Order: sequence, then C-alpha cells, then structure tokens
Amino acid sequence: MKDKQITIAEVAKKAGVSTKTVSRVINNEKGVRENTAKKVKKAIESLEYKPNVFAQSLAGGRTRIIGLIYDNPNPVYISQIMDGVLNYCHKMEYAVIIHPCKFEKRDLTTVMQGLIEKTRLKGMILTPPLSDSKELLRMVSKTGMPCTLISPGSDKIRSDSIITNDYESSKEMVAHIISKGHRKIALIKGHPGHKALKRRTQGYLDAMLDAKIKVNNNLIFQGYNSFESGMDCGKEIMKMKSKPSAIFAANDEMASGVMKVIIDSGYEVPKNFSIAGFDDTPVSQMLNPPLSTIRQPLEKMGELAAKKLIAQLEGFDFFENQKPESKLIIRDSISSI
Amino acid sequence: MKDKQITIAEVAKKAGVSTKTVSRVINNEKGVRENTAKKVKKAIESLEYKPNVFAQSLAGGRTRIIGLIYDNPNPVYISQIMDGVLNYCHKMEYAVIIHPCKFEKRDLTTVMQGLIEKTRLKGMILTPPLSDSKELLRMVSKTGMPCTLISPGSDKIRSDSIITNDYESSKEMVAHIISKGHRKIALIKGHPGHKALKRRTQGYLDAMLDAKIKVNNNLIFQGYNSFESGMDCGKEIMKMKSKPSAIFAANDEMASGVMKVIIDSGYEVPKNFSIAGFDDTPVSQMLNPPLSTIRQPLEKMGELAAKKLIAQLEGFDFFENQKPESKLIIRDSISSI
DNA sequence: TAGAAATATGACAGCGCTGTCATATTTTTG
DNA sequence: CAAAAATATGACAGCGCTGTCATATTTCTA
Repeated sequence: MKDKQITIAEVAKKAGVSTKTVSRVINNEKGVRENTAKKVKKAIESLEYKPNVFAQSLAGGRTRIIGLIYDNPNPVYISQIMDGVLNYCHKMEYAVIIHPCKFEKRDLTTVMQGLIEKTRLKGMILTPPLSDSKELLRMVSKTGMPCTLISPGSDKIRSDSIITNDYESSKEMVAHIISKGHRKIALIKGHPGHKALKRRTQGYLDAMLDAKIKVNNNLIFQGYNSFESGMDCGKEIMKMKSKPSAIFAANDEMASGVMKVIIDSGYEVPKNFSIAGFDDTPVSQMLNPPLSTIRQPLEKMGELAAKKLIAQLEGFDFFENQKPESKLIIRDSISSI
Repeated sequence: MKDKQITIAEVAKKAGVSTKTVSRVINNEKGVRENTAKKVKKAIESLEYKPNVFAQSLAGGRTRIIGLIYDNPNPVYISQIMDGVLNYCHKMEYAVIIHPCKFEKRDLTTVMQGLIEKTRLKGMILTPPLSDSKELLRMVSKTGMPCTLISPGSDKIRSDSIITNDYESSKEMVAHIISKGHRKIALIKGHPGHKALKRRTQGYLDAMLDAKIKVNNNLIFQGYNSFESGMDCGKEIMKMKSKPSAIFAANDEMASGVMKVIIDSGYEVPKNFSIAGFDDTPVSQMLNPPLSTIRQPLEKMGELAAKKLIAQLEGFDFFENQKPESKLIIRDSISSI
C-alpha cells in the first residue's frame, strides 16, 4: 500500500542535474537553459514522475487548492457552475474543495474560517446567495484571500465578480411579452435574500417603463424561489378579480408553481395566461406547455470564475471582457393577445 | 499571506511534552496516559492548533482523501449523492475530490490512474454507470485501493457496494398499476449501459409474472434515460394500433418525454394513459399531472458509501445492514380503468 | 580580451509532521 | 520488595520538495 514513489532526486540523477533544477523546470521558473530543461523534461517523462503535492505544499507554502462554497441552491444550477469550475481547475492542476453549507448549524463565518485554516485553501468561489453575505465577505477580505463572486446582487462592480446580463435579458423577456400585446403583466419576485434576483425585478420594471405601462403594485408578488412559493403566488392571482394576462417569474420553479395552479384552476396556458420563467432548468422543456425562459451560461460562468481566481492567485492578469450572455429561450408558454 | 501557523512544537512546549506525544494525541494512538492527553488537548485548544495536513501526509504517508467519480449523470442525482458523501466526509475530516468524467476524451482507466497518482487519493466512490465499468474496476482492484460502488448493476453482491431495492420498488409500482386494472402496460427501459436500471426492468417483468399477465415484447421499449429518448418511445407508442393503457418508465426524464408526446398527440394523462416514472426528480411534482414515481434515498446512499469506504480505510468494521429503502410516491398520473 | 554584469546551476537547510527505536516510568509478579 | 513485564514518553531522522544564497558559467562591455 505504501507505494514507493519516484522522487525528484531520481529525476535529477537521471537528468544529471540538481534537484533544484528539476524543481525549477516543474514550476516553470525562468533561469533554466533550454537545453537543460529539455533533458529534465525527458527524464520526467521517462520515469513518469509526478510531483508530490504534499511535499510541494509543505516546502513551498503554496497550495493549489480553492474552495467552491454554496448554500442550498438549485442542484441543477450548482452542478453546472461546478462543471465549469472543475474542468478549468483540473486543467490547471488545482484541487477544488466543494463545500455545501446546508449542514452548518453554526455561524457561517466561523465555519468558513475553520475550513480555510484546516484545508489551507488559497482562494474561494462564492455562489449566490453567499456572494452577498456581508459578514462572510468581510471575513474573507480580512484574511486577504482572493475570492470570486458569482452573480452578486450588489451593483457595486467589483473586479472579482462574475455577472451576467440578468437585467438585460429579463427586460428583453418582458418586452417580448409586451410585444405580444400583454399589458397586465404580473411579476413573481425572487427570494429577497438572493439579491441577484433583484436585477430581474429591475428588468421587468424598466421594460414596463419603456413601454409606458404603469406598473401596478398589485401585480407584483413576493416569491421565495421554490415551486411551492410559486403556487402560493399563483393562488393569489387566481383570487384576483382583475387578473393579469401574463406572468413573469424570476425563476422556473416559481413559474412552474404558478402554472400548476393555473391549470388546476381550470385555465389554460398560454390561452388564458402567458408565463415566462428564468434559468432554463430541465423542467422547463418538460412542462406542458414548454416554458419560455432565459438560459444563463452557467458552465461558462463557473469556468470564468475559476479563471479569474487562479489568475489572481498566480499573479497574472486576466482581462476577459466577454460578459457571459444569457439568452431567451422561447417555447410555447406565451401567446399573443 | 504566508501566514505563520501554529506548529506541533508550540503545542508540545505549552503542554510540557514532546512533539511525538502531541502527535499521538492527535491521532488517537493508544499509549498516552489520560492525564497527559488532557494537558495536550488543553494546549491544542488554547492555541487553536490545527495540524498541517500536508505535513501529516508527507510524514505519515496517510492521506485522508477520497474521490467521488461520476460520469454524466442527472445533476439532481449526483448532487444528492454528493451531499451525503460530503457531509459525512466533512465530519470525518476527509477531503473529497469530485471528478466528473464528462470532459475526458482519453481512456477512462488511464485518466483515473493519473488522478489517483497525482492526488494520492486513498479510496473511491463510483456512481453508475461507472460502478459497472469492468476495466475501471479491474484497474482499481489492481491498485488495491478500497472502492465503494453505488448501485452497481451486477447481481454479484460485493460487500463494498450500496444497493437499493430498485427491483422491489419497481415491482411494487407495476403491481400498483396492475391493481388499478391495467393489463397492457408498456415499459420504457433505461440505458443499456446503466446496468442498475436492469433491476427496474426485472421488477416490471416479475410483477407481470406474479399477476399472470403475459409480457408482450412489443410493449417493451428501449430508452436511453433522456427526455428525448422518452419522446421517441412515446412516438412509437402513439403509432401502435393496439396501445397500452399504462406506461412505466425507468426514470422520470423518460416518463416526462412520453407524457409530452401523449399530450401533444391530443390524449390526456391519466385519462387515456397512466404513467409512472422513477427517481422523484423535482420535475415529477411540477408536471401536469404530477407524476407517480419512486424516490430513492440518495443522500443516505451517499452517506453510506462514504461510511463504508472510510471504515475500510480506517480499518474498523462497519456492519450497517439497513438497506436504504426506496418508496413509492403516488401522485396523479395513474388512473383506474 | 579582461573584467563586469547577467544568467544558470547547485548545496543545503528546513517546511511540520510521524515512524522507529531507545529510554523512562509504572505496574505486576513471585 | 526486587526484578521482570508492561506501558508511557522522548530523541531524532527523514518524508519530498522549495527557498535562500553561494558558486559556476555565459554573455556583454569597453
């Protein structure tokens, strides 16, 4: 079990250089003659040498570990982000510690602090709603640890956050609904704790404004991101005397909830009510009718987050100005009036 | 950035013992007088000492790292398994390397071998369909590395695999359908590469047998686990002259696909066709009508897998005979004839 | 072309911990 | 109660690597 491993010394011997030179080659340090490097690389190759990360960490104090921290999100959301992060980190030979917070009863910052110390991670990626946790952010910045935020709600643009055009695409969706002749459009807002979803609300508001439609506060409902909360909002809508003709929900779960209530109440979608969601979760195409929604490039966002973080860690700059673009997925849940 | 850390030497000094004794306490080795241990623990506490895992690994050759390997599964499935694994491993202070294989173009075994060597993980958890990969299993067993399999298809019962009562619950579901008066029941089989899903087929077959209903092979369709493949099977069913009255699909995605086609063809569920799925993915409650399905205790299974693996690693035995139980979730997609 | 400057390489200590084995202390035994 | 057996503790090397700094080699300069 205690497998004998090939060490840097063996490589050095085979290449006829010192261990330090091999180390230099491994770490792409400059100051190695090309010829020497070639010899070393050949030796590494032929011996199938793999550096011992533990020794590297111990000796150098540099660990290539980052954390991906999330709290009770939609599994589909997180798994796509995760795919992007893992794929890039894998390429860069970074290890990723995945930490779902759902099991934490204790104070989040304390737990995170413990995690950082114990695992010695060197950077973090925070997903919503964690990317908005003031205390957490404060704690992290105090440690000086680089940290990339995915879809933070704050408008203050930080260089280290990945934002998408939630706002623009929400606005576009609502404009699309308006273009179909709808005027009474309800909005199901997202969980107030998820600040990122506020941008979707703003998109709705501004689309209405652009179309010169007065926003009726009675048509704005507070959801909590879940299917159930969507149902609750749907029930309220069903009780209204003057019902909207279209409903835009800040995520697909809530849109499904609303849709269920509508259908259970004997109405039809999109005949009686048009509906749009946000996220393009797998469910949206399975619903009947299939839901018009907005797809975010989550995997891309995860990759970008990892790229930014690692760039900071390795000290090279990274200007990728491509803001990952969400796009409208128009299916059959919106009809013309 | 290079944060000074508290070392074992400082703890030793504070406690008035040697570093080795502190080490013994940390690792729960026997041969430390209770009194001494108490002193050491107090010192650890007061200094907030956290062992450096890298040094531990380097010196001891023991690493507390396991891998969770999966290949292109349903994100909801894997995220629940993951939750169970991570939660337990976190408690046990094990690190988990999550490795989705989807990005691998090269030979799986080669990649895995590389992963093992590079990350020095000491155990693996394999999810379906990887838990059936003969070559992978052979390679792993050659390295002597402990490995826990989640829902392997093979009937050969290995002590290190986590199996559920897929078979029993499928049978129960089909029996339930039969009890509603259905005789012509179609089956949408799962991906042939996912052997675990074969047990679901067997459940169907045996339920039919028990009810003395002759199985009609024309009513058995080959799906590939996806929504699309479910639609394909649905289309075939729609073309039949003598259609089934009920359809049991080996997972929810396929069930949704079938349902979509049925509804698009102008029929109603469950009026014209009864449908059942398997997995209780979130979509199943959102569909219209909500889908009757079977819920597996995935999180529990993940936890169990981690428990078994770590038990092996730590050399203590673990007899937990509780087989995690799936259960029927009856919603509105099955009607009486 | 000698000497300076720049670059490449190496020797060696030490990162924080645990394994080995020697030594000290306690308990048991006759 | 002394000697043997059992148990507890410690000294020290070394895990595989990289940082520091000294030394060797090459390139540049006048």
